[in-house]
Amino acid sequence: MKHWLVKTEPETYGWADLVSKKEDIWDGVRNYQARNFLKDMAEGDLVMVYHSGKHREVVGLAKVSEESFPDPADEEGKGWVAVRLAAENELKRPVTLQEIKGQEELSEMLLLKQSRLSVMPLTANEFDFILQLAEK
DNA sequence: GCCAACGTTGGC
DNA sequence: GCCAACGTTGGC
Repeated sequence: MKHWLVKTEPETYGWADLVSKKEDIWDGVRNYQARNFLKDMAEGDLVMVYHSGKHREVVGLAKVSEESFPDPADEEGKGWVAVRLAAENELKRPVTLQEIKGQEELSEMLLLKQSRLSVMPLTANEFDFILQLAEK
């Protein structure tokens, strides 16, 4: 199983929106690198949901409920894809960007290295480490 | 509000 | 194919 992190602006579409719908399409990704990661997602993979903007923190866990399919909003047929995510659970407490930056174990995260990437893989270690932080 | 990083567009 | 101009994202 692979592990992922997706970014979203909560003012536009946030963790709360996914929770209220329980399951929803994750679309609108218009970056090739991010698209390739979306295509790599498999049903059952776990996905951390991160809020960008004012509050920069990992807030919840979701699960891939449907592998990549053509993004319905891709009217020009450029090959953009979407996946479907199901809300799993909210972290006991959010793990902030600042906190992530302070951890040696998380220093290689793409979140830190490529600030504009909106879909990225995490190693199992990174994923577990963040979950541990949320327990503290 | 500013700026860095990065992607895209368009002229040549 | 190169590069300048411009737009967007996202952290601070």
